Amino acid sequence: MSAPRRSTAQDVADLAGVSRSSVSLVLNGRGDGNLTAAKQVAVLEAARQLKYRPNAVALSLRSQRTWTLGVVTWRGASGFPQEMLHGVWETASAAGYLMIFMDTPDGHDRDHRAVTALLDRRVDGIIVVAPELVDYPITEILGPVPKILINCADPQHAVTSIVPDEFGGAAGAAQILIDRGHTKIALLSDAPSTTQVHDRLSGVHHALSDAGLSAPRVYTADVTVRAGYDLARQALQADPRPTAMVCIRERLALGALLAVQDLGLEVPTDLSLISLDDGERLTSDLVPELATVQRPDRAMAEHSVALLLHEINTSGDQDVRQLSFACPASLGASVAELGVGSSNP
Amino acid sequence: MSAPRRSTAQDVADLAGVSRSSVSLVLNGRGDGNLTAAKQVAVLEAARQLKYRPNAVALSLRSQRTWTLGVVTWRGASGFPQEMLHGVWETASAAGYLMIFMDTPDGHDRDHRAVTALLDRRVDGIIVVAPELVDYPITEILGPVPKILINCADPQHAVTSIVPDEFGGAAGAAQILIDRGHTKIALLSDAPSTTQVHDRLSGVHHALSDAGLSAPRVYTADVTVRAGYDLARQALQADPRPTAMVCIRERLALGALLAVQDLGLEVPTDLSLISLDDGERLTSDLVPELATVQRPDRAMAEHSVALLLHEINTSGDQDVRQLSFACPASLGASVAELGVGSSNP
DNA sequence: CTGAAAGCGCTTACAG
DNA sequence: CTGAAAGCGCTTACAG
Repeated sequence: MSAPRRSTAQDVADLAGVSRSSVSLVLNGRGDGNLTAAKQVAVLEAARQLKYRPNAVALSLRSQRTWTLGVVTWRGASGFPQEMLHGVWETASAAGYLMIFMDTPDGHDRDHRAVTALLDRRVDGIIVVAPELVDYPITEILGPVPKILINCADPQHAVTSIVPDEFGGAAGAAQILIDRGHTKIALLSDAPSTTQVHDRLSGVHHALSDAGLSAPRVYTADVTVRAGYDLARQALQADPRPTAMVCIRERLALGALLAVQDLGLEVPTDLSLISLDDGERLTSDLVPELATVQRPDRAMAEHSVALLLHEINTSGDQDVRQLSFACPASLGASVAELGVGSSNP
Repeated sequence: MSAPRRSTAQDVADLAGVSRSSVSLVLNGRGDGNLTAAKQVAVLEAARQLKYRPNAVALSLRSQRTWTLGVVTWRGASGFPQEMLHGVWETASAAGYLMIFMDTPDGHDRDHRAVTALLDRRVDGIIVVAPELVDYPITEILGPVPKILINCADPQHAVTSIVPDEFGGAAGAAQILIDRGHTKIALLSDAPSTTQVHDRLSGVHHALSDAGLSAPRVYTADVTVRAGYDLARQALQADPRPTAMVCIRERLALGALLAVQDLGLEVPTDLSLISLDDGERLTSDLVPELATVQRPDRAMAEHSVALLLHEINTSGDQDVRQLSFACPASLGASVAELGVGSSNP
């Protein structure tokens, strides 16, 4: 079981009766013009026979390139940013890059050590993938290597970042309800300790205020289904009862749905419900399917990797910029025109 | 922005006025007895000043050890196996290992290429982390390197694997219902195309049969909340109506809960509901909190890494074995004694 | 106590 | 057309 020594270029050379350099030449497609056809065949055959594969570690040392990207991420209230990670992996992988994955629970020291380890390995680039939109103010520790931030932003604008337009998305969610005549709109949220929650709340407030409506009643708790359930019950027993609700988080929306049903009410007849997206693929899977403003995780991931690889390959100074991606709404069956089809006509 | 050349041991040596070897000695704690105190201080100071960090690529080439583990995983119906990946990362990281992450959507070719890439990088070990229990019959491609499988098993028993006792867990779930007097038990499942589903179904069947009960009615569809909803409605309209239900998947359980409420019924009064665990942290978060048989993801992850590291460090022949971890039940509020507290007394 | 050499596994100029 | 040498950045025997 202990690894038998893997064969090296020298082994291939010995078997083929040529020098190490010739092996390298042939295997890298530079045989023609340098070696006779017969020797080329011999090298190929020897390599095949020995199952020779170049040692990527040695290659990296020589080429000063590891073809490896460091991915710094962590679990938020909704777990890992799965769709982004998947998108990053697919895009980078298609370009021939491997990924070293650093799971860094919050804490600057932890981050710092993670990045140091990545730099020690001489990764070609670093990509920070945040599960929820936050400030990432420690970019100075990211070191002298191409880098990009997904779903987080450097307040000092020292590094390029790709972020979702949480504000616009949330405003869009509210607008959908406003357009359907709703004026009594409740808002379920978790504590506004992140940029994500802050922007989402602001977006809703802004849309309502723009429409001349008064500020919504905001209910706040943890990001759990239980919390959503409790908050929604509370909201639905307020006077006047809201006719619509924006949930800042998927799990809160699920809790709200359960609460509505528990109270003998129905979505959307008695309450229009729209949720923002945390990447859990949850709300769009419910019954009824909930209207959701989606975070474009996949698109952000692909674009980020493309930018990062470009920076790596040009190794020129890069313009630092912040790209904001729109969050489109998908309507589902959970919003209704106010008064239309109401159970109490 | 383009990386300024990172300083090397030679730079430190030059600055400190010693040789490269001395730098290595001092920085690796072998200064005493080899260098004068003054020179040692000079080396340390020079290293600090140049922010010197040894190049891990060069280190790997020399030591024939990369301190890197390859993690092969993919997304199942419930996404990535988040808890297992987190556990693997924490355990390996604490031991000083980095992780190269390979996201391999099904397909042997894809797997094969992923493993080849890992082997080219000379990872010290490979760990396969499956999102749902499956056979992993392609261990021959795993190559001559220490390896271990989590949540999947090699039918040829050529490699050690850590698996949850899905059969026992499912039987336990059924037993909880049986113990409470239930005899009309419905079973919601997805298609038994994986070992996971197969074992879970068998476990339930076995427990019922052991208790002298007839086989449960099995309802099958995709792993979506919608499917769970539809199946549960169907099940609840059967005659005789089941008094209890085992859901093979978390999302099916959520769908079932929504269906129960939609029909104006209640859990657990009208239906006792228990779910098996997919690692989504979903069912335990619902209202009411669903009884769940939990998969010990964290424990499996920690144990696997410990075994793998041991194999790496001893590099001796390892006994191939299959370790099965029990799946404990957490009761929640969704199961009730039959007839007790029934809404139709 | 200290420095020069060898070698990990490659590739790329460079002599012959 | 072919092989020997240099060098990527380290560490560890080995001479002095």
